[in-house]
Amino acid sequence: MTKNVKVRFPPSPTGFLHIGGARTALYNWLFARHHNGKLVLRIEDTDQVRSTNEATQSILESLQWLGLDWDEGPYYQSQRLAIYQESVEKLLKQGDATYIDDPEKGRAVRFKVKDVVTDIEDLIHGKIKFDTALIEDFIIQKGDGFPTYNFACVVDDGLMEISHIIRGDDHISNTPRQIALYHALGFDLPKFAHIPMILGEDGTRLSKRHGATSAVEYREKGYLPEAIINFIALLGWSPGNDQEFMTKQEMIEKFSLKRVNKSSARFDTVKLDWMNSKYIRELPAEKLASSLHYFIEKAGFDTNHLSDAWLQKLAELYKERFKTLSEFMIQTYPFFSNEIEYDNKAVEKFLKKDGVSSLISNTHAELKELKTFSIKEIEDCLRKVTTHQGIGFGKLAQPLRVAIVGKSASAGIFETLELLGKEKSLNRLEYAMKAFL
RNA sequence: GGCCCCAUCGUCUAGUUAGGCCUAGGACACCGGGUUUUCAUCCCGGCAACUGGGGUUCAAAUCCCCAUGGGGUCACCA
Repeated sequence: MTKNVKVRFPPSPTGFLHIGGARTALYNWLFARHHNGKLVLRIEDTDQVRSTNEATQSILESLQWLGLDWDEGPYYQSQRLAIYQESVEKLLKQGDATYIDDPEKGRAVRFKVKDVVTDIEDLIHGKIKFDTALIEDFIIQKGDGFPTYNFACVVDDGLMEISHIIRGDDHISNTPRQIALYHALGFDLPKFAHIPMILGEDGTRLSKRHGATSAVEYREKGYLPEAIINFIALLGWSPGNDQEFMTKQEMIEKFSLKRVNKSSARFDTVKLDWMNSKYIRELPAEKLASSLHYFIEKAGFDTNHLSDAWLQKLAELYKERFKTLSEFMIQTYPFFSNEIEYDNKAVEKFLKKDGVSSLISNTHAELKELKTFSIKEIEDCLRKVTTHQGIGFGKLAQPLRVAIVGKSASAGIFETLELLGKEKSLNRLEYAMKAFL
């Protein structure tokens, strides 16, 4: 075990935290927690044009939502200019860097690559060879006085005594340049671990055209943070057995860079949906109901006068039928709205049939007599009707279902009626009789 | 294009470090069947992969080389 493990997650605030960044953050977090080390959060906002405060806030929020906390920071590179300046001067003095002037971009500083960089020993890839003759001199301080990525990154990692750099393997090609800087600046080399990238479903680099790619989008769609974490953890890492569901604690215990894959993975939404649905089903009724509030309001319904008990019952009743929280609203819309839409096919198939008219009006009359409108009474009542008519239960359940929720699929009919309540149920039946029978 | 990384079912992966226990295991998806008042859940069963070619070896998914394919990177972006 390495002593004094210290890692960092350094997002650049030019957009939302995307799924690849989230996983990088997760692996760093897992590694730090596993080794009882520290995780530093550093905002790399050295691009004055593209960095925004909204992006920073959004990234911080996403990390919190995912439950990834940090021990130091957030540090902002834009507030550490004097520190980089010091290193620039050191390199200038050493003759490792020179000024270059550009009439338009101003005065910049360029690092002279003379160091003979040896192969890097990557914790995931093993030896990676570079032809150092191919590495060209590069800018370390821009005309606006801000450091460039490669430079600020090395200065910070060196000063902050980062022990392991765990980042996407799209950074492999930056590594020899950074190593040259470590040498010139006199810092000890950290260990590198380049993790594979997450590709879109089509195998190309993740981008906007792949639909949802940011953490906030997944939250908006109703994915649970635990499901996202579990799912992305498995994109490039596995505990070594067939276990797929893990709590964060289990992941911390089992996480090891040795078990991180070298090859990139595709993001499979279908499997994420499945995993999310599993997590939803395991959520305690109370938590599920409270998570639902946001989505209920978003759908335009007031949650202030909503009964907790009622919502919990509804959530329990439907929890194994939806894969995301937003999908819950689609399915349970008839329970919230006074106006419902009727599916034409369902109406044709189950309502507009011989005998259904009298069946429904009979049922309506029987239900109206019920003093207690709860599952048991409703079931007894409906069973009585079908027995009396000498028909199978399905012959009543389906037309009834369509009449009260507008479609041929719903949770159990007794529960549905109970949760809808006597008044609404009877109203729906009356409406259906008038409109279709 | 130069340089770099990678390569097991459609997808995520186990197996590769220490070659034999692999007629390659699990999961998602898909296809059948069962349960059920519908849908979903759930249960049972099935389909499906070591990219190709050379080596090394008694033995290769596992080691080596080449080819092919995919990805990354070549900024005063990060």
